[in-house]
Amino acid sequence: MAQNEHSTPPASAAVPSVLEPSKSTVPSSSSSLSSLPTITLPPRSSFDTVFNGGGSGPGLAGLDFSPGPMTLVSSFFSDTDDCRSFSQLLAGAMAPSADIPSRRLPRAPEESNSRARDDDFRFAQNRPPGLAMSQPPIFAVPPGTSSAGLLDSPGLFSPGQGPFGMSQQQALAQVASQIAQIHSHLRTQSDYSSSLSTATTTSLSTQLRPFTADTTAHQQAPPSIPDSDVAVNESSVVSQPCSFVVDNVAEDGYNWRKYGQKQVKGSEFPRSYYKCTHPNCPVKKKVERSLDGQITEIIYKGQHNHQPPQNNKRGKDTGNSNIQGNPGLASMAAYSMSKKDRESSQATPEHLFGTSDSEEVRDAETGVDEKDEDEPDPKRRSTEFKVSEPAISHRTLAEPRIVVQTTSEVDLLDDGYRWRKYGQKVVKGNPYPRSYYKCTTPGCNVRKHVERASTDPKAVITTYEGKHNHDVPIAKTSSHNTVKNVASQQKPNNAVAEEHALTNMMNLGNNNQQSIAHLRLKEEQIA
DNA sequence: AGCCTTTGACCAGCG
DNA sequence: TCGCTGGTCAAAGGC
Repeated sequence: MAQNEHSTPPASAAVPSVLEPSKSTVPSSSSSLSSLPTITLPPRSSFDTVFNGGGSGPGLAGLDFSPGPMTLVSSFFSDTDDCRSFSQLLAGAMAPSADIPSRRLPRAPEESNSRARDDDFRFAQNRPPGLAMSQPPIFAVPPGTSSAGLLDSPGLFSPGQGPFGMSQQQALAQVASQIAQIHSHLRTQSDYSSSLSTATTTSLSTQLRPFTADTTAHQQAPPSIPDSDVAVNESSVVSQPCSFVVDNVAEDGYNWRKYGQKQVKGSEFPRSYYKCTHPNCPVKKKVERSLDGQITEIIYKGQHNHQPPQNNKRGKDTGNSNIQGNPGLASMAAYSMSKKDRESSQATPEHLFGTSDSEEVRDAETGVDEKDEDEPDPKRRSTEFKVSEPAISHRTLAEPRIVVQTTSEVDLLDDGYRWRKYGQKVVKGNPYPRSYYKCTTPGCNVRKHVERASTDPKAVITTYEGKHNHDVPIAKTSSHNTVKNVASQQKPNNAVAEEHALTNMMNLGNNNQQSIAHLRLKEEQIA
């Protein structure tokens, strides 16, 4: 792809050193939960979007999303001034806000180990009330998969081992390993067949590489799985506030030719249009990149009708200027990908977890073409909602936050801000669609998605991503939700982090009803 | 020479 | 029909 696409400015070239609190991943899928593996990881911005289906992360009711391993990496090495180890992330997701280190610098392994144990300890000691240790582990093991198998691996969750005592890279490798194992498990999932976007595959296959390789060194190698063996919903949305990932996303194994660029309304960044250079390959992608070179969004359209070029010379120069700035990452990225690797990489987490969150797919699936209650944007609807092909979207959201709330009202939009509905999706197992909204204020990237519990339509979960960079445009006082929402968005990071953590934990069980119950509990706690 | 990016112009959909 | 908008084309230039 574009040379420019890879010539990341120095600012972003360096591997981000921080992790913003990530919104939780809310793997959910009522019915599909039983068949789809889910990984739930800590706080957002990184993690959450990763699993979350990105900007429009799923709620509790059944979204199958899937993070790319490298997306995970990105999350770990996220972009702000907040750098945490994987263990910290995990701990952060578990520990109450007071114990969540807000800003940390990378630690030496020894220190990390020590601190990690600390975090682990805190997790045990300070887990949110009401959350019993019987809660499923952060990594929800797919049915049929031996949880012991996962947990026995060099310690994802074992005190003194795993992320809590591992280096960041090791921890990441472990994550990849888990994914690989889950992936392996998926091969046996019968209902896991089908229409997976190759684009989806490829975009994350690149991300998976380092992990796959590293993982195999530690554990079992992920089996090579043909596209048909694993499937996901047609798309996914993955947020990645990390230029490291960003560049890897850009270098997704295929060659791209930029054929246009536009400043689109509602986006503060220009959008570039790329076509796969392979003859007759219909795949296109749209990339939005911020001024500092970071990709804020990538949307794939179509399916590659070919394998990724084996000798992608572009891969060399495109490769990861960001990674070069970090020996560790560089080594991770140094793994070459054999054909087999590439093929197996098709079983990216996208496949594994079956995300489905792109706006295109969302609409395609629902067949709904609803107008925005607040500010219709016909064009976007026409351009993004009429796509029937798979797509992936990667988004980076600044200062992402998640606010979980429940309400007995249907007035989901009454939070004072103006929202444009850009998608809706009906999730398997949940008769009620979940809706996706984006703040209509120019330059404001805040999104929220609203989901109703399949078991109780009055139970609504509103998840916010990002932070409004403007005042509330509409003074509404009618709903307690408004107050709650605004208040929640103004909460200090710790509180948000706590919510992240709680949300993560709440979703561990992959049980919508249970999750809702937890949400309510959280609401009380917040109140 | 080939492939790429850049960028202004053009096209199509929608209200 | 007009204006707005997103998507695409294609000429020019660079590597």
